[in-house]
Amino acid sequence: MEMKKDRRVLRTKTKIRDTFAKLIDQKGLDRVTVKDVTDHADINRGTFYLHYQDKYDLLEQSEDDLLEGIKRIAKELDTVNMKKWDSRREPHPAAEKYFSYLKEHSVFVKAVLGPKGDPGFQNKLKNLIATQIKMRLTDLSKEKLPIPSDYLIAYVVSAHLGVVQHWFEGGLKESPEEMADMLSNMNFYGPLAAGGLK
Amino acid sequence: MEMKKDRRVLRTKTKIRDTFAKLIDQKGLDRVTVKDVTDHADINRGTFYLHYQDKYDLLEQSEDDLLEGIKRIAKELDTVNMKKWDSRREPHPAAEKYFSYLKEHSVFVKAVLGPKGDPGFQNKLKNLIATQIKMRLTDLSKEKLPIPSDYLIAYVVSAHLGVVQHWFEGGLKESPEEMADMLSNMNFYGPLAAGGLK
DNA sequence: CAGATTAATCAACACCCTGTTGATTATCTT
DNA sequence: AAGATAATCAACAGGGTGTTGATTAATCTG
Repeated sequence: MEMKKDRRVLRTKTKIRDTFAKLIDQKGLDRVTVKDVTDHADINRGTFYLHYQDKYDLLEQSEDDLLEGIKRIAKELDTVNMKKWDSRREPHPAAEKYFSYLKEHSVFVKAVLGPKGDPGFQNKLKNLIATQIKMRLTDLSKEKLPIPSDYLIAYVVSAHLGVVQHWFEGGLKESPEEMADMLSNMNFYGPLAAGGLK
Repeated sequence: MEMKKDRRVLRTKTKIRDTFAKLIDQKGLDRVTVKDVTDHADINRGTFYLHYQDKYDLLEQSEDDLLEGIKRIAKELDTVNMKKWDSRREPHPAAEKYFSYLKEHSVFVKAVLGPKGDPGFQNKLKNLIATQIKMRLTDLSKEKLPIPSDYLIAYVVSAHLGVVQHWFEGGLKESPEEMADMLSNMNFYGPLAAGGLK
């Protein structure tokens, strides 16, 4: 479908996006201007508008590309071994790939998930995670639960996001495997029990 | 110490802050300009600069005032009945007051914690919550834990924040008591067990 | 209440960033 | 090598910023 033949556009677009990510991390999203990006990327400002409408268009395209990558991982491993995996007790086999993927795109992810980033992206990511969780807990809405299911999901999903954010803040010291295990344990046994405090 | 005698400054400052909160909710923080605020608040733009340096100064002062209120509640009930309360098994007595306080300031809180708000405020609030939790789990750093304590805290604190955000997104349908119970249960028993899914 | 004080208004200023245009140059594709 | 297309450059009006000095209006104090 999409053929990005010309190497020139590819070069400038990646230069723009990389610079953008760095600047968000440095100055914070709202303080980054188009002029900033083009200056630091050593590109004419007019060229920017050949590819993006404005700063927010650039942000959205960057975010959506990243999310597409995550969805790809999710689908890839959803279809394969859903039957083998006994659900909930051990980390989902996709989890490690997921953390690895985030690490690959660490500059941008760190920037937008950080305190000077984009809260809208946090939301998009949470929605994606929520969708994945709901797929595994279909019985959830039918039973009478002591706690509303939407709050359960909000709890787990936000906790998940927080762990990811903490991972990035700390400089990605833990391996993707460790992260997947940690998260799975806290979700299943509860944070206090998993931490040995109960 | 601080005497805010003149009624004029009080009026304009509250007009500015109220308008600011509404505009953040409507347009998103980065799209709100000083001109926006003063226009909607029916105030001369020059007057704005008599009280705040710029948009970010206004944001910070608004946030810090709110956080001070939360700290006040925390301290108030920390000192009083720490000995009576058996810790961790039932909601902290301050929790309900805390949720009530957030509800009182719902316009601003909803705005800054929403997807078009300020991720920096999320951080500030998380740090405050983390401090409170650490006070109750002093033994935490000494033991050998199966999961690093900072990740435990990141998990619980982010889950907490997510529940609050979900409460606001849903229009504050649940009462502060319900919220306090819900949160306490999910933290202690783990989200899955508390939800009846284990 | 009257006078002094201080806040709010208003107009004007230079400055910076935006988004667009038309013409020119450089680069890539075939 | 020729044609196509991307990048550059200069210029533009428009809009927001932060500051200034002068004027008007509201509040506080005695």
